[in-house]
Amino acid sequence: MGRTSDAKERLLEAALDLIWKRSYGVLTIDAICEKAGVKKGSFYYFFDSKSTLAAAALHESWYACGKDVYDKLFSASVQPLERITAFMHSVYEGQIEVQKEHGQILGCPCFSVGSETSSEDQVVREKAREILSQQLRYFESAIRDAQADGTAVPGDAAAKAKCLFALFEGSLAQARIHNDISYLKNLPDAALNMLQAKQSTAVG
Amino acid sequence: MGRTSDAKERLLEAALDLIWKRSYGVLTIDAICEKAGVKKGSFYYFFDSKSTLAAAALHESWYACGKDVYDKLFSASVQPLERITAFMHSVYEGQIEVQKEHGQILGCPCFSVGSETSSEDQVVREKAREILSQQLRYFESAIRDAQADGTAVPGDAAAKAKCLFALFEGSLAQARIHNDISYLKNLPDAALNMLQAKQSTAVG
DNA sequence: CTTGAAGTTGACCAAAAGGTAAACTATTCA
DNA sequence: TGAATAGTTTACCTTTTGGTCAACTTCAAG
Repeated sequence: MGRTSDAKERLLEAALDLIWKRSYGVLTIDAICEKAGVKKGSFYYFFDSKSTLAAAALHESWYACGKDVYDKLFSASVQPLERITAFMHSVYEGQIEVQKEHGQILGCPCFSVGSETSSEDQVVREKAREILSQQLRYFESAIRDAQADGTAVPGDAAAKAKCLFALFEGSLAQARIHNDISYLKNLPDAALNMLQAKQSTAVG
Repeated sequence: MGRTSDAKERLLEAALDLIWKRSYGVLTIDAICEKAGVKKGSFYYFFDSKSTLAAAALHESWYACGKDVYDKLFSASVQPLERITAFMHSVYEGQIEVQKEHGQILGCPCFSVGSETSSEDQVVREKAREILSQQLRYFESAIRDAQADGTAVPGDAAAKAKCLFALFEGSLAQARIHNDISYLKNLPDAALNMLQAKQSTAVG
C-alpha cells in the first residue's frame, strides 16, 4: 500500500550511467539526483549514502542484465573455446556501439570502479570484487571444459583464467584510455593464442 | 633571485601519492595542500587547477623516475625476452614491497588515472596517454628484438605489445582490486607464453 | 644594505556538497 | 471513507571546496 514510485530505479540507473561515463570518485549525490530527476530528500529516503547507491547499482546491473549476457555467451551448448572467442567478439562489437552512441569507449564499470575504490568505500569495492570474481569463473569454467575436450592446452585453469581476464580487462581499459577500438580487435585471437599456446623450444 | 622553496615539489609529491593511494577523482585541492603542508594561496601560486597539478605530477614521476627504471630493465644489453620477464618480475617484487608498506597493492597510477579521466580533464588524460604510449614502446621494441633473434614467434609486434601491456596492466589492476599479489606471480611466464606461443593444431 | 623578485600567509567569498526534517501528497486496503 | 503507509518536496543547515587578494616575508644580486 501507499504511494508507488520508480524513483529508486531511476537513481540506480542514473548512478550507473554516471559511474560508467565519468567515474565513481567524481560522482556527487547532487549530480545523481539531477540526472534521475529526484530530489535529495527522496535520495535519502531510499539510500543512505553514495556508496550504498553505487553498490546497489553495480549489483542491479550485474544480476539483472550482465549475468544473462554472460550466461548466453558461455552457454554449455557452445564449444568451450568458441564461448570465449564469441565473448571477446561481442565485447568488441559492443564497444563499437558504445563509441558510436557516446563518442567514447567506456569499458567495464565494475573493473573501473574496482580499481578506483581503494581501502575506503568498502561496500562498493566488495561489490565490485564479488561481480568480477563471478565473471572470472565463467572464463575458468570454459577453460576447464576446453582442456577436457583437448581444444586447450592443459595447465592451471584458475591461473589461466586470471591471465585471460587480465588480457580482456586490460585491453578494454586501454581502449577506453585511448578511445581506440583497435585495442579490442584481435582480442578473440589473442585469447585463443593464450589457451592453445604450445611453448616454443627456443628460450633466450 | 627572491625567496626559494620546495613547495612546488612537495605539492607534486603529495598529489602523486594521493592519486596513487586513493584515486584522481576523489582528490581535492585542500587535501593535497594539507598533505604537502602548503597553504592554498601557495598552491594557486604554482598551479592553476587540480588537473594541471595532476598532469605535472604524472609527468615528473615518469620523466624523473619511472623512465629510468624502464631504461634499465629494457636495456639493449639484456636478451630481449629477458627484458620482459625481468620487468614483469620486478613489478611483482615491487608490489610486494608496496603491499608491505601500505597494506594495499596500488598498481600503476598512470593507468588508473587514464581509465578514470574520461572526456573531461583533457590535460590529465593526455598526459596519461603520453606516458602509457611510451611504456608500450618499450614492450614493442623488446618484442621486435626477440623476433629478430628468433626467440619470439614472428607477427605484428605492435599488436603483440598491446596484448602484453594489457595482460600486464590488467593483472596489476586485478591485484589491486583484490589486494592479492598472486595475480602477479606468473606474469613473467604468462608473458613468455604469449610471445613464444606456437599455435596448437587442434581448434574446436 | 636596499630593492625588487619570489614565495607565503590568512582572511575572505561564493558555490557546491552532504545531510536533515517537517509538511505535504498519493495510494490502498480495511 | 479514512487511516495508515509509501513516497515527495521544500526549505534549511553545515561543512567542504574552489578560488582570490592584499599584506607580509625572505632572499640574493647590484
